[in-house]
Amino acid sequence: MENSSGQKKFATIKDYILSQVETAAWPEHSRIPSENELATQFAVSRMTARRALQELTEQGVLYRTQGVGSFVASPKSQSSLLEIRNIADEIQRRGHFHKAELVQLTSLPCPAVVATALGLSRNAPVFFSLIVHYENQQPLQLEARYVNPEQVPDYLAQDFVLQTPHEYLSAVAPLTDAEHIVEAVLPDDLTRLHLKIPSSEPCLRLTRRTFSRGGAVSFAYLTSAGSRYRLGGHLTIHPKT
Amino acid sequence: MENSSGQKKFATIKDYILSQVETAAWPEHSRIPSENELATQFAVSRMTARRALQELTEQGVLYRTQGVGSFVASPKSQSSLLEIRNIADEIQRRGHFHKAELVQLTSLPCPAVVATALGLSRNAPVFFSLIVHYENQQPLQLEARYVNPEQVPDYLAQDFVLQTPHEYLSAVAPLTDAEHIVEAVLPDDLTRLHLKIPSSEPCLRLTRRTFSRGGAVSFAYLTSAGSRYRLGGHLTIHPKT
DNA sequence: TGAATTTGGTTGTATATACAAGTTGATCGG
DNA sequence: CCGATCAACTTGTATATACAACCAAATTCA
Repeated sequence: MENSSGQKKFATIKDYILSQVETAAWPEHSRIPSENELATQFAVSRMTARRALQELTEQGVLYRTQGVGSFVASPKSQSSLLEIRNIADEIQRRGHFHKAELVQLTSLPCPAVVATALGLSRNAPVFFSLIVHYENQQPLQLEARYVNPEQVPDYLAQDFVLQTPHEYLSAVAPLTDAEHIVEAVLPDDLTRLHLKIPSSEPCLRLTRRTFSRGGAVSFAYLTSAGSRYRLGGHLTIHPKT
Repeated sequence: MENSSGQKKFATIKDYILSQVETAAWPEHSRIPSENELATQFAVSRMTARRALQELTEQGVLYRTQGVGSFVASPKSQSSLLEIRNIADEIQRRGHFHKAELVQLTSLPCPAVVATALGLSRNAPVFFSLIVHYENQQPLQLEARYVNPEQVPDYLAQDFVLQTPHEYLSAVAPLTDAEHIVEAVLPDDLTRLHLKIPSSEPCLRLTRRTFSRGGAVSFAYLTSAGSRYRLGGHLTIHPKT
C-alpha cells in the first residue's frame, strides 16, 4: 500500500507535482503530464495517478479540462491584506468590466427562492442570464440573474440576440432600489466551472434583489472568488427602512 | 454510464442521501447506510457509492470514521436568503455580545503582517488577545487582536488580569479611525476549534486596523462562520479618502 | 472476574479494465 | 479552399476485486 518512504503512493505523486509547480519547473498554465504518463512514470495504476491530480485540482494547484489535459493553475493572488483596494473603483467598474461574456440567456421555470423574491408563482417562466465577468483575462465573477418577464422591456423579451451583456443589463431600468446580502459560501458547480476555482475556495456571494416602480424586477447571485476579489475601504451600512 | 433520469449514478445517490438528511429522515449524528449497503441498494459498485459519500463529506454534509461508519454532520443553518437581518442591530451588538470569553491574553513576537500593519519591527513584542463571542450559547465569532504595546495604557500593560473582554477592549482608546477588509476564507485551525465548524465551512473574515492619534494601535481578525452570520440590509461603501 | 484474542463489519488504498465524452489536429473529399 | 470526417489522445465515469487499517463487540482463556 505504501512505498519505501512510508508514504501513500498518491501522496508521493502529489508531492512530486507540487515540487515541480513550486520551483516553477512547470510554469503557470503549462500542460503537465497526463494521467497515463504519470502512472507509467511512477509505476502505479492510472486511478492512483488520477487521484493525485484530482486532489491537487480541488486544492487549486491545477486545473483540468476533459479531452485536453491538466495544467498548472495561477497562484492565488497573495496581495497583502493591508493593500486596501478602493471599493468605489470596483463598484464603478461593475457595469463595465474589461470583458464580460454572456454564457446563457434563456427562459426558465422559476426556482422557489426566486419565485418568492419576485412575487411570481412557482415554475412561472423567468428570464435567466448567466454572465462571466473578466478582469485581466481572468474570470472574476459569475452573475446568475433572474428577471421578472413582466418587467422586461418588450423588445428585450422578443429579441434574445444581444451584442453585449452590458447592453442587456442596462435594458432593465429604471431600478429604484435594491437589497443586498453578502455571505460566504463554497462555490457551486456552475461557479467552479466558470471561475475555474477549486471547490474548496470560499467565495463571497452577493445576493441582490432589485426593484422598479412596478415591483421586484430581478434576483441575482453575484459570486466572486474570495482570493481574487476583496472588498476594501470603509464599509457603512444603511439599514433599509 | 447514466441511469434512466440522465443523471450520473453517483449523483443519484448523493441526491438520495441529501433528501434523507434534509427531511431529517436521517437525523443529525445518526449513522447512515454503509458503502456496501448503498452499493447493493442502488445496484452499483462500492466505489460508486463511495464517491457519493466522499463528496458529501467534503461538502460538510457527512462525516466518516474508518472502521466505524458514515454519519450525518451538524446542519449548517439554512435560513432563507431572503430573510434579511438588519445589520444595524449587528453593529450595535458588536460591542456587547451576549457573552464573550477571553481565551488568551499574552505577549507575542510580532508576526510579519502585523508588524507591517502597526509599524513595528519584526518579532517585537505585541499584546495578543483571543476572544470568542457567543450568541444564544453558540460561538459566533472569533477575534484575534494584536495591540501595539506602546499604545496600550500603562495599567493594562502591567496587569493582565481583566474581568471582562469588554473592559479590555474599551481600554484601548480613543480610536479615531479604522480600516476594514472583508474576505471569504476557510477557517484556520484556531477558528475551527473555537467556533466548532467543519473545515469546509466558509467564513467571513473582517480584518481591521485601528488608529489613534499616536498611530496604528491594533490589528485584528474577526472571523465569523458564514452560515451563522450574515451581513444584511443595504450596503454602501464610503471610500477612504 | 478480567485481560487478551478473535471475529465481523467499516472505511481507506490500490489495481486493472472498460467504455463514455470531449478536444485537437490530421486527413479526406467536394 | 473549405468543410466534414476520422484518428489519437485526454479526462470522466463505472465496475470488480483485493488487501490494509481500524473499530467495536463478542468470545476465549487464564
